[in-house]
Amino acid sequence: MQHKEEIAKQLAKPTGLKKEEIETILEIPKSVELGDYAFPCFKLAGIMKKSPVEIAKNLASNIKLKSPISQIKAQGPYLNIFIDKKIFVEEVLNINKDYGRDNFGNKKKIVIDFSSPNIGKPMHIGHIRSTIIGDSLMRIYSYLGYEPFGINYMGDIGLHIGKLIVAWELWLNKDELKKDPVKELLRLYVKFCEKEKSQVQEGTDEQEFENNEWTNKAKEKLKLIEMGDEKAHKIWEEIRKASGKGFDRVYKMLNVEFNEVTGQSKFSEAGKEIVMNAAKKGIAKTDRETGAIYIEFDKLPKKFILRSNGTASYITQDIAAAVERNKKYKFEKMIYVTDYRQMMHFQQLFEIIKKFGYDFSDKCYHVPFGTVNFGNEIIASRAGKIVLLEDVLKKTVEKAKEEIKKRETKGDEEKIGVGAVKYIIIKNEPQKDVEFSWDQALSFEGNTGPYLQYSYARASSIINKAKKIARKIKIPKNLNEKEKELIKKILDFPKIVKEAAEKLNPSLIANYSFELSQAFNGFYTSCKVINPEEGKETEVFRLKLVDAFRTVLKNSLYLLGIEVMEEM
RNA sequence: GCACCCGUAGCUCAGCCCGGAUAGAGCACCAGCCUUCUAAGUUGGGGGUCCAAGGUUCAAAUCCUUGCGGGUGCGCCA
Repeated sequence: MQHKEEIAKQLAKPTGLKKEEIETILEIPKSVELGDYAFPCFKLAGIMKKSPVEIAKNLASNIKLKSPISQIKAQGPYLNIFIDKKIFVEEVLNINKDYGRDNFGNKKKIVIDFSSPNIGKPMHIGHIRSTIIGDSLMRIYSYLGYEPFGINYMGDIGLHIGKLIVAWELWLNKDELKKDPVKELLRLYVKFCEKEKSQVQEGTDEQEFENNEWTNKAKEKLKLIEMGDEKAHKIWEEIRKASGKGFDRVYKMLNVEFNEVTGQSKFSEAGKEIVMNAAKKGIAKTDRETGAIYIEFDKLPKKFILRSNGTASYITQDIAAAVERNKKYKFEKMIYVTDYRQMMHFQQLFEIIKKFGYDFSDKCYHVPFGTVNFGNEIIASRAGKIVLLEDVLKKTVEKAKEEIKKRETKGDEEKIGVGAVKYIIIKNEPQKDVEFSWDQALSFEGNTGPYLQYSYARASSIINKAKKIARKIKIPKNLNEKEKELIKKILDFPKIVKEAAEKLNPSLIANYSFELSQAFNGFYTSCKVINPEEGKETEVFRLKLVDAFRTVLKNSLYLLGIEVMEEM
């Protein structure tokens, strides 16, 4: 806000401090009654050798009021400053549907790698965080004038594929596959893991899967794929298709889209080439005994980047994928949204890119997020102990349907149910673990998605009743506390969006949305909008205020991927 | 062992980056508010050694150090 600078300028003389210094000292009081800005006088107390209370008093009586300042009050050691309400009100009156949008991104490209599930396995509740956070970042960057590219980089190769091929050949039920490909694939995977586990000898903890008949079978299949075996490739393709169907259903429900859907396997060859080149140049080292290629770092543990049998591993592919994206998109930033267990992997990846002589490594970011815990249930796809994301969504949608019926209201059960799940996930600070439970998911009261949507619907209901909003609106003589609080919250929006982008943290927008809705509901209960006692002019103004609120809440929820409705 | 993250009300979380006014919400609990724009709402109440101990400061949940508790990583897995 420019007000801050202006206030600092005006305070410079009477306080004898520099403008810049005052700007850092100025703070925003906890409640609107205390003013719009506050200047704590402790620092001056040290300099002037007087009590801060006294200094505040003196300053309050000595400073001449000049726009934008309309009032100055001393309160204890604080100098509380009030800004001419006209300035706030005018800003609110000017709010239109693009409020908060900006084009300072200047169409610069941002690559966001998110969701990225493993094919063959179903998406469980743990996968949702990458998907939701990534999707929100896409929206935020686009809103600020960047050009984001969302990439779904699927785990389409690895030992789990080998396992599935073995299981597919032995136990596939084609009818079940048609009916529900996700469940059938899960059944196959679980059955394989049971067989595998039955071979494990007790007490051989670390090597439990070495020389395991079943694990070896899976490894063989994996090798067949690498060698281009036709039959293995055909099954691989089938698995890809079947699990793709399941993913598509989930993405459709979540209303998440990507610019590019690709897989790790596509980057194996290019990755090997890059690594071999680096080895030739001596940047990467070769293990003399085995022939495996690795990289050493100053502060990180060494990393193998090519197996001794010459096959690519995860990081081999990641290197090639990063290089290709840089070439293709010339990005300003590339963001990986994965859980924090991969933190070191990405540190190593970025270092390797730098060591290999590419100049984009400092444009790479990793957004690490914590795990999603589901009550006491342990999520392990091996054992089939899994809470399917699709089931969670279906269940919340079902609950929404019941609620609508119970209340005899309208509303879109899909938007409510899906919004509820998204909100639980995104309202948390990414790096913290999320506690997810049925109780929480199915609760639609308090700090929840439906509460936000409900606030929007209430506001919409007023607007729809009023039919039209006047163009010319007089600035009211007085504002009550609830109106002021709502106005100030509304005006915070652009700042919050930018902060969320800067910190790669959509939860800031989620928390803001909640506070904004609280401010509205407080206003709603104490201020009548249509036919208020205060008269027609108040009605006209409040209608516009309500309209501004719903515009901003809609935009704010849009950035989280949560949809609103006019009635619920 | 080394590294990273977390620790705030019974539970789930904001606040910490950038130190300031009585530490805030939601859930749960108790007591109110629907003949007035949607009660998925709202008003009030109880409930806190901000993990602990030191340090810096006029001022610490916030910054620094150490310790404790919990999670995670340190594979030729992905």
